[in-house]
Amino acid sequence: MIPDHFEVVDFNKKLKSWYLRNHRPLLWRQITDPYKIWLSEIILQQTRVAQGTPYYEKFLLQYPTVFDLAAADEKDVLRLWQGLGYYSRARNMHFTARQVVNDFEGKFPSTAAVLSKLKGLGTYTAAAIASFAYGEAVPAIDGNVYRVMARIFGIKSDILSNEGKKEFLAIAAKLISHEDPATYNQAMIEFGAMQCVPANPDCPVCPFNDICFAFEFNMQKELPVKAKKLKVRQRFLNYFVIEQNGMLAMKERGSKDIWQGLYDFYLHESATLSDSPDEFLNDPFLADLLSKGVITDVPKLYTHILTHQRLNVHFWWIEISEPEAIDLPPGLAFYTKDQVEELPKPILIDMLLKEQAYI
DNA sequence: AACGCGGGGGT
DNA sequence: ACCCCAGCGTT
Repeated sequence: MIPDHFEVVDFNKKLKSWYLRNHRPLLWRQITDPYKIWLSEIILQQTRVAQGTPYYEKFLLQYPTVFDLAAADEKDVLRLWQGLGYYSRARNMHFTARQVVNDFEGKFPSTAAVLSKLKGLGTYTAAAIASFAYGEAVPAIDGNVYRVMARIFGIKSDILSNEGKKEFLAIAAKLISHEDPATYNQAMIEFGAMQCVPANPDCPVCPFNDICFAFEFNMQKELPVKAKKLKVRQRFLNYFVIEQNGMLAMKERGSKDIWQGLYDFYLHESATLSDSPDEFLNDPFLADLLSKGVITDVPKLYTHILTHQRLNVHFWWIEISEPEAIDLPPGLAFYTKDQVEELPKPILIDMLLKEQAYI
């Protein structure tokens, strides 16, 4: 809990003063348009400012209003999102744009309670939009804020557990400025991002080092407390890039796996590393394919690291001469070079195509 | 409550 | 090579 001697008013004064002197001039900061705030918040979920900023600008240029985004094809939204990861964010964002247009006449709801019912908007993002765009006094607690609070107040609850979240929320509710909740939230987030950083924070210059629990007991490294991460799954992907008449055979990835809605090639996943396509001759389509085509690329092993999976990937590029007829399995279809360029693809696939000088 | 979901930067 | 970041939806 908040210590007896803690002065909320004084804390807010210092925090705001720090913010006004130190905050970065981010593009979406001086803005109150809920559409732009929503866009920036969805992009910045699990994403660093440097990585997200170009995407924010691209999206605003392509879709200046929620009506433009709602009218777009999902494929085009995913393509613009390409490289940003966690693609369900893009799909949910597109879904929500349509809902805002259809159910709310294009105006975002003005309270966190209603906002949090929209797809892709959880507790944090709903609070962020409600306070930044409408001035609602709800604490927006992201990872930065958890870190700041855990250290200053010495909160040792797991920030990822429901119990821990409740404890942080209760304290944050007492901390938030009711005069200027938007600046309070912005300042807490920015303070965590710039001053109370995860590794090696510069505590001697911190305006709160006189009241900070972690500084007093040298526990910056131990706080915040979070649950252990899951272990990484090894996967072995064997991709067959089928080229005929300059076109490539691609398919849309389905649900319940990575990269949903993005496009890749014919995939044969194996339990162990394979270095020859001959190992897959029990796959009828591949047996037929390999008998008809010429492998034009020397396989090289790619390692693509996701948070939760380690992908060991082989590509085999197979060129099928024009008169040869190929019966593609369901879902797979040939796309021209221009179409391939326009399809949303995982960054690994995009990189492979660029390396092979195809696009 | 537990798990799945990308990609990039720092050391 | 291995460390870190971490909000939301689904089950």
